[in-house]
Amino acid sequence: MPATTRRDVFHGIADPTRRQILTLVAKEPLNLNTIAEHFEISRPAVSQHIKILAECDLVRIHQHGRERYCTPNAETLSRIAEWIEPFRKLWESRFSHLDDLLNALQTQTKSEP
Amino acid sequence: MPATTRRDVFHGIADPTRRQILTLVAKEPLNLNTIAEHFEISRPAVSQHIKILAECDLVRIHQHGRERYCTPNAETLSRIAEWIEPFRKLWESRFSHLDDLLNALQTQTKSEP
DNA sequence: CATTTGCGTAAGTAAATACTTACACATATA
DNA sequence: TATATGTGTAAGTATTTACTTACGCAAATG
Repeated sequence: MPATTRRDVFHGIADPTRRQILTLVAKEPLNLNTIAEHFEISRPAVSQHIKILAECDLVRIHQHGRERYCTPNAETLSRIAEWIEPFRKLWESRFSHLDDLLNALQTQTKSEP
Repeated sequence: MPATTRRDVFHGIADPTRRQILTLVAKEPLNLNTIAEHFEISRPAVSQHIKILAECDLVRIHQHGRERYCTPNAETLSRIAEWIEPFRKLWESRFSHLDDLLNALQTQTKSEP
């Protein structure tokens, strides 16, 4: 799976199960089977979700013997926060600092995520 | 459109075209046909995207004669930012809590026969 | 009035998604 | 060594997605 197959982070967090996995491993890194125990769906299904999260670089996998521990990569989530930031400013200061907002959005358009 | 049909906001921003629509109308509210002119895809396709955005409450539609203007609802995007916030904090404190966990894990691996 | 404009919606489709079960395989453990 | 454990992956499937074209209708315009 080369870098060209890297998935969209927004797609990564689109699934509710994947978001639950992220919050789960944020509290404590867990191996894949332990993660799967938290869900109703099958173990391979969870494994496939984690694979997608890893391809988005939303989690990192650390091998430990035959176990593979999953930890969140909060840096990637921070990039999503950056995309949202101008909208948050739009909401916070709807009637002021309009120029700053427009500049931020202008930049965002050119480097479309 | 009753509350029962409300869609997941994370699904709303999962599509790149929908994200472009959001940044577009954030700069200036536009009617639907004008929005569609910014994209290669057909007018009904854009219309369907905007319908989804409206169902997520990511945009609001204001009727003005026969035209329908689309404006972003930044409040909903702020809620996404709130979900991300704990991860952002995790990223900020990566040199304390998380690294300790990973180091402990690494040491454990190497020290075991 | 007749025509244009702005938009919704239906029907069809190819591709993607999210699952499932079955199996393979390496690493631990008895 | 034999078995249990942790995990990847393949194959199959039902559902969802993101589009398309075609059509209809109400508001504006001539």
